[in-house]
Formats: sequence, C-alpha cells, structure tokens
Amino acid sequence: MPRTEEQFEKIRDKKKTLIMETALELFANHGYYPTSISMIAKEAGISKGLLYNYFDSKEALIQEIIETGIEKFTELFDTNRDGILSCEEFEHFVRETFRVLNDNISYYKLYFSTIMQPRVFDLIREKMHEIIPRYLKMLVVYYDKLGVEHPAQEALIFGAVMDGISMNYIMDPENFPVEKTIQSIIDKFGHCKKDIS
Amino acid sequence: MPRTEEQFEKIRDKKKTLIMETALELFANHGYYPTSISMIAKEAGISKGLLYNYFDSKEALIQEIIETGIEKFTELFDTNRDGILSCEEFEHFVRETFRVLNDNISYYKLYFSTIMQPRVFDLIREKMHEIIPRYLKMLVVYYDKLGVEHPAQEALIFGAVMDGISMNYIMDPENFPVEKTIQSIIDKFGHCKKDIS
Amino acid sequence: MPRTEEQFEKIRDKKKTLIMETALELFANHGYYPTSISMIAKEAGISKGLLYNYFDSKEALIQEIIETGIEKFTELFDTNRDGILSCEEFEHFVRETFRVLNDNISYYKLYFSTIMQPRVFDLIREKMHEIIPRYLKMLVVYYDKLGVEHPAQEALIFGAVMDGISMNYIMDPENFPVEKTIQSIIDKFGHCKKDIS
Amino acid sequence: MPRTEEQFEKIRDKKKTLIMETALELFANHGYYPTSISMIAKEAGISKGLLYNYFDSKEALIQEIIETGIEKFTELFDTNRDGILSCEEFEHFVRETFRVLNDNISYYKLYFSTIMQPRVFDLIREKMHEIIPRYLKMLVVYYDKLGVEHPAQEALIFGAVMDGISMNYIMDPENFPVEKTIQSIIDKFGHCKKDIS
DNA sequence: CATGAATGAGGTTTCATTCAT
DNA sequence: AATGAATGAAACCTCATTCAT
Repeated sequence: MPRTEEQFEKIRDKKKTLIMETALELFANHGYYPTSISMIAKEAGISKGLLYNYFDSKEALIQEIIETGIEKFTELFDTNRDGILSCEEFEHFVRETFRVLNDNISYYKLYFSTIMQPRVFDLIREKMHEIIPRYLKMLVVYYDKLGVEHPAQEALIFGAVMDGISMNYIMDPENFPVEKTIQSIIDKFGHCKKDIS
Repeated sequence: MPRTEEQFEKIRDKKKTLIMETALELFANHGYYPTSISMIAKEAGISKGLLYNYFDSKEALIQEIIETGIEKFTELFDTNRDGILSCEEFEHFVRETFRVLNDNISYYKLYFSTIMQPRVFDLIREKMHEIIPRYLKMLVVYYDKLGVEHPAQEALIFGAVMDGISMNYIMDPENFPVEKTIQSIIDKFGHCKKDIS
Repeated sequence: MPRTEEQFEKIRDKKKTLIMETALELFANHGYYPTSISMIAKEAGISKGLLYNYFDSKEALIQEIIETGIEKFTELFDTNRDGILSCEEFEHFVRETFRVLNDNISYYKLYFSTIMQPRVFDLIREKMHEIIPRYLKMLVVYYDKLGVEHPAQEALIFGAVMDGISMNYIMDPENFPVEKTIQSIIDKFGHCKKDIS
Repeated sequence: MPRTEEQFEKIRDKKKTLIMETALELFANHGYYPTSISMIAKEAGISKGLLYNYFDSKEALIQEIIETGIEKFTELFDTNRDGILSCEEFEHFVRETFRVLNDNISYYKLYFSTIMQPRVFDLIREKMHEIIPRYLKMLVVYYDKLGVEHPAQEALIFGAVMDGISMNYIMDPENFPVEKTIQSIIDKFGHCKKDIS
C-alpha cells in the first residue's frame, strides 16, 4: 500500500525539522563556519545527499533556521496585539522575553553569534528590516502615549538595552539576575506610574 | 653592511601594524572566516608568506588583534583610576565609551561579531576573564558606596546594558541618538542625586 | 534506490587498495617527502579530496601502508609456527625471506628508506617494538636448543645480518648472489650439524 | 689592520665547519626533509643568508656533508693500504669499523637514513659508485688469496653483512654486543686459519 | 526518498631561496 | 661577511556540493 500524500508530507516535515534542529544545535555551539554539512548530516543520522534534498545550500539552511526563529518570536508577541501596549503588557513583554530566551537558548546563541557577522547577516537583513520597525513603532506609540519626551529615541535605547540584556543572559543564564533585571528594566524603561499602596 | 637591529625592529613594527590594521578592517567588514589570508596579504600588498613571518597562524592574528584592542581599551580607562569612581567619573566613563567606540568602529565591529563565536571566543576567553571582573568590581564599589541595594546585580545589569548600547551604536552610528542615550544611561544607572537648581 | 552497504564496502576496499598501492609505488621510488599527495592522486586517477576521504593525512597513509606490510609479513612467518624452529625450518625461514622480499620489492624499498627516518619511524615505532621481540625470541630459543653459547647475542647478530642482506638485495636484486648467500647464511648462522654423506 | 688572506680563510673554514656540523646533527636527528634551513641557521647562530654564502642550496649542503664523511672514511682505511689485506688487517678492519661508527654516530645515522632515499641518494650516487668497488675489490683479492671459492660473491655478502651490522649498531649502540659481533664476523667471514695453541 | 563516493576550488601553511641594506 | 625581511611556488588539507546508483 503506497503512502498517502499526507504521510509523505509528514515524513518530509519531520526530517526537515530534525535537520534544522540538529543544525541549530551545532551552529550554536561551534559556530556557523566551523560546522560542516558532514557534521550536521552525521549528527542527524542522515546522508549529506538527503540534506541537500531539503535545503539548497548551507546558507539556505541557516537562513531558514533563523527566519523560522524570527517568525516564532513574532508569533509569540503578536498574539492579540494590535500594536497598543498597556503598562501591564509592557511588563509582560519583558518577562516573556526572558521566557522565550530561556526556552530557545541554542537559537539565541546562534542568533547573537550570527547577527553581527556581515556575510550571515546579509541572509536575513530583509527579514530583520521588516520585523524591527514593527516593534519599534509599538514602543514609540507606547512611550508617546505615556508622554515620554523623545519617544522614538527612547524606543531605540530600550531596544538596544534589551539586546544587551538578552545577549548577556544567553551567555550565562545560570548566573544572570533575571528577576532583579526585570524589575530594573520595568522601573527604568516602563515609564509607568508606580502604585502607591 | 647589515641593517642595524633598530632598523629591523622598525621595519617589523611597521609591517606588523600594517598587517593587523588591514586584517582588522577585513575581518570587521567581511567576518573572520570569510576573510582569507590571501585577501589580507593582497590588501596589505605583501605576500602570504610574509604574513606568516609575523603571525603563526590566522588564529594567532585575530587573537593578537583582539587582545591589542582590549589592552588599548583598558589603558584608556585605567589612567588615574584606582578603582574608585565618583559621580562625575561615572558620567565620564559613559561618554568616554562612546568616544572610544567611535574612534575604533572597525575594531568594535570585529569585537561584537566575534565575541559570541565559540571557536573565536576560545582564543580570548582568558583575556576576557581577566578584564571583565576588574570593571565589574569597580562598578560594584561605586554602587555600594551610593547605597544601591544589590550593587553586584546592578553592576551586571549596567554592563549588559552598555553591551547592547555599544552593539547598536556600532551597527549604525549615524542614526544612534548618542546624546540622549548618554543622558538616559546616567539618569537611570548613575544613581547620583540630581542637582536641583 | 541507494547502493547496498556491501556495494559501498566493495567500492571503498577497491579504492583504498588502489590508493595504497599507488602511494607505495611512488613512496618507494621517489621517497616519502618528495612524493606529494597531488602526485599520488593524479597517478591513482582520483581527486586529492577523495584521498582524504580514505586517509586522514599523508602520515596516516604511509602508516597504514607500512603497518599492512608488517602484518602481511608476520602472517607469512607465523603460519604453523609455535615459536619452535627446527634446522629445516631455519633454512626455510631464510629462503622464504628472499621470496617475500622479491615479491614485494617496492614495499621493502619503502621500508628500508623509511625505517631510519626519525619522523617516519615514529609512526610505526610501537608496531615494530611489538613485532621484533617475537622474532628475536624465536631465534634465541632456536640457538639455545642447539647449544650456542650466547644465544641472545647470536640472535641479535643474525637479525642485523639479515637486515643488511635484505637491504642490499632490495637495492639491486638482479646482481645479488641469492643462492650463494642463502647457503652462506645457513652455514654460518644455522649452527646445524652438516650431513656427512 | 686588515686581516690577512689566511685569517679570512680560517674564519670561512670555521663557519663552514660549524654549519656542516650543526646541519649534520639536525639532519641525523630529525631527518633531511623535516629539517629546514631556518632551523639550521638558528641552531648555528647565523643568518639564513650567510648559510647561502657557503652552500648553494640545501641539497649542496647535505651533499657536501655526506661526501666529506665518505672521504674521511676512506682516508681512515686507505692509510698504508695498497689493496692487500692480511688476516690481521681483516680483523683490524672490522674493529676499526666499529670505532669509526662510534666516533661518528650522527654521521652514520644520517648516512643510513639517507642512503635508501632516492632523491638524496642521487646526490651521492657517483661518489658511492667510485668508493664501493674499491673496497669490494680489496675484499675479493683477500678472499681469492685465501682460496675462498666464490670470492666476489663472498665479498658482496660480507659487505651486506657489515651494512646490516653497522645499521643496527647505529640504531642502538648501547645494547649492541660489539665484542661478540666482532668475533663472530671474524670467525665467519675472515676465513683465516685459527691458531691452535 | 536515500546513500556516500567523488569532485574541485580554495583554504591555511611551509620553506628554499633571494636581496636590499 | 652578514642580516633577516620578503617572495612565491607548492605543500597539505577542507568542505560545500554533485551524482550515479
């Protein structure tokens, strides 16, 4: 009995996911260039040829890995969000960031090791230029609503701050003072009136 | 008549500097792995062989480039500093950071593109583990003196924030709101009493 | 449809043998260092890259060639031999040595050109230290049984003599007086009572 | 006061000897190919350039080293010898061989590591073809005079035997049974009537 | 869908040799 | 006589990619 179309697709999806996850792990821990296609294939338990059945090139592979990660990230933050952020949601946003980082350590290791590499960044430049403004705009609106003086600049600074915090968290999650940082960030960049109770 | 020792030393110093500067530029703009020894040699106008007269390997080259940069950085910040920071000096520290970044854009491009790459970071791990604690300690003392509640954590967070700020500045110096950021950082992380005048 | 495991193994075995035989010939006739991987690949009709698919390095290649030869040699002499040599077997041993040399001229050219080269000998030192004592012991027992005065020393000398004979034979097999040498060796180092008929 | 011609020549000779001895040591212990000109110059405490002032090439260097050794060897054995060997002189010849080997371990290490290497042997082939027959002839005459049946073949065999003995002695002089070997060789290859006393 | 042998361009590195000083 | 910076050819080796099966 031949497999149905769906079954085939399921197999393909599974293999593709396997390859991407294996590659992500290796890219994150050894770096993009030092990780060879051979290593990935061996680690995933498949042949090099099969890998090329799923990805046109090593570049296409990392591109898809990073883009998928970005999409997952945006999905998480776009749920029920129309671009308008409340004070509670700001706190949620910060907390959620740490949760997402923590759930995808390898991915963000790769992300930060890659984001500043010219050749690799070229592969995702467009995607980034499409995503980032959305978040910035959201923050600008937020700051504007709260009466912050230079909302665009404040948004930029906040973004930069979150980058640094995330990078440092990723480098050594065990010893990073998550809770204190969240409080600090909210206090300093949330611009919310504190409850006097 | 052979050249004198000094003449040779002068030649060596000049060539070594030339090689390092050329390599830095290329590493910064293309990345470490995509930059080949051939490219560096051609750009520097020397033969591949000569490069190996000055550096044992490509790794040794980037290692020396990064370490030299770190040393230059520490020299700048270590002058007349016994580890005790005043409020004015804190502001100076933040301002100076931007100046140093701006004067060494290529170097910091390389630094950030490299710092998260496992293989490359291995080459400078020790150096880093020797430098970073010095700065953290200085900040901890500073915060402690000002009565900040968790000085060590605050220092870590401030360090992470400066990383993110620096990285974003380096990626696009033209459009980064330097002055506003400096103010913001000092306000939020300086913990100094503001003059009411 | 992919090739079966056996098909792959067959291909690998064949190629590996081809490479080793080609390399042996070149190493023997030009020397180890003057023979480049390129020469071997070209002579074998394959790409350089493929050679590295079979051998990790040039050193690994010569190592395997020499070790394989040593193993073949020991196999020949270990058949039906429990370490006890009779007078007839001593003669057989000497004769067989010439036959083996003659059947593997290239190999022994390589062997003798290599055995005294420090770097190369390092690669097979262990193997040699494992093989040689076995043969010496056999000879010691043999001489001891025949009542020779210093059997260990006699064995050493005989070994040295056979080395020299073999080396000279290899250098110019055509003009070497094989039969006379065999007789001479047996007479002088066999220590057997001659038949008086 | 300018140096005299002789003084210059003396300096030249001294330097040349220094280079040759340094090179011999390194060639013997590391091999010809693995020893670089740089290593030799550094070890001898001179510049690479100066070395080329004395030797046209690396090949010329080893060639001169080996040829000088051969000449020294023939000088030793040619003194007061018109090609006629007595029984006592045969013994002397064997003993002398060990003494010469022992006094020039490095040289013979190099000699044996080199003699079978095609490229290197080419450099001294002529010299060898000029020397060896002289010794063979001397031995042939010797054996002929003693009534040995196939003097030419016996001479060849004896030469081969001495090669093997020498090689083994050089590889591990400490543990080689010199005295016993000398006796053994004289007994077996001297063909002298033993004194019955 | 799946394999891994095979390729070839290009990478890093070495080193005998030259040459300006 | 002496230096060592400089060259360039050629060495060893890697690896993304292709392809016959």
